[in-house]
Amino acid sequence: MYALVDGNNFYVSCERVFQPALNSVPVVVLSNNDGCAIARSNEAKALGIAMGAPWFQIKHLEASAGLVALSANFGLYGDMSDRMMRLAAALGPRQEIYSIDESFIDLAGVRGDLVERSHAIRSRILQGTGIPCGIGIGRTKTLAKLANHIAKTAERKPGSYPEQLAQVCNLESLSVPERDAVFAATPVGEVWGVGRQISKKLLTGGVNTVQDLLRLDLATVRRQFSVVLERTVLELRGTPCIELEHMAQAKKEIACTRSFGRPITELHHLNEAVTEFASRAAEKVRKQQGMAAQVLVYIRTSPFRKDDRQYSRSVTVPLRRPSADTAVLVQSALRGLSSIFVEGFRYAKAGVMLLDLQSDRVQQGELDLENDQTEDRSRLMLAMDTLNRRFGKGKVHLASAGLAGNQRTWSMRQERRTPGYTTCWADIPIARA
DNA sequence: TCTGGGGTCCTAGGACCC
DNA sequence: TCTGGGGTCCTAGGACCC
Repeated sequence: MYALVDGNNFYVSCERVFQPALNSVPVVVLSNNDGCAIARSNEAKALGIAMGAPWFQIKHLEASAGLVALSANFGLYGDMSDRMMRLAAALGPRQEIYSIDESFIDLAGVRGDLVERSHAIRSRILQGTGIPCGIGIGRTKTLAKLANHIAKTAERKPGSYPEQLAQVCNLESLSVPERDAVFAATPVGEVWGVGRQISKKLLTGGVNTVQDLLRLDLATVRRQFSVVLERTVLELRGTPCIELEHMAQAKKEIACTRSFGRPITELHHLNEAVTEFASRAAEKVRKQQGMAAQVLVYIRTSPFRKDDRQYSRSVTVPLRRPSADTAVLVQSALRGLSSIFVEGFRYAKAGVMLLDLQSDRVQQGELDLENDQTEDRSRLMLAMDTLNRRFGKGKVHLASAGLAGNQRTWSMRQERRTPGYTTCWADIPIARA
């Protein structure tokens, strides 16, 4: 048995903790560059704002419907997430942190009434962090996800499901007819693993609800779709195919990509951006004690600007040997960039990815033919990471990264950023009696 | 004027091998 | 007219997730 604990409208809820005036007001949190809505309060959803809606298309709701939009404050959300996860972990013996606002809990061996216990944990999270969450319980991770969806929908849209399923939904505690009714009332697209494309194909074949999907023949599913969907169907029937990942796995690739605040035409600006992205990625790979054997760099124009001539290229640069050294990774990325850069385009986005990652503890032995300084270099990187952690991101960087943040022409827009309430001493709220 | 960022897994097809 | 069979490895692209 698994539970899925998931924060409601997570980013919006984080902001509301520190700005209670936002409660019961339609609120969205915008992606980097203030580009599109990546979190919506229930009131914002009720206004018909879709996930990922471009800000410039919904901006008019500010004046007409009192919509409040905030720039994403990921530092705050990460910290709130840690607090929520620690409280959620008390629900069972093992926890898998699946995303910033979701964790699976293995309920094996947990005694007593699971629904009651879940409500208690839910209250503790609400009290301790201010974040409301939903809890779904099922025999497999897919069923727990589905139960979570039902718990949240039952709360948000009264009448959609039986009232007692709101906030906490345990599918195992339902009778067979009750469960069938719930499955028949749930669109197939809500299932974990069924996205837009598969959903479309299923609907064409007359498979509309979870109940329909569950009854499909396994071999047919495999033939017409894939083993992935076959597993999903099995999971819906109660056969576990996806295990809980208790230990966080090392990443297999690490990316740092950004859209620019305005189009870039000049190579030296791209050089700055790519230096910055490769440096960030290098930090991340060192943090997981890894090294990369290949560096991928890409640049592209904006596909949304139909009138612009389009260009999109990427190149993978193999390293002579795996490295986590900022200078090595930046140099490779810049070399790649110069090989794909073409003059005359309005570039909207660039990115660096580190591929073929491996542990830095397994080093390929090698004859020291070129005055090996690996030891010194990794001490230098350690010093750089320590300084940047202590004094702020990017305080120590390579010269090719260019000017300090706010002087760059390509920096992303973030016009509605809230303070670092829990992560920055200067921003800590003051309580008054 | 303005459309995010960071991941994973699977599959198909090509290169290459015997 | 007819042109093997079976395997591995790699890559690109597509689908999904949040």
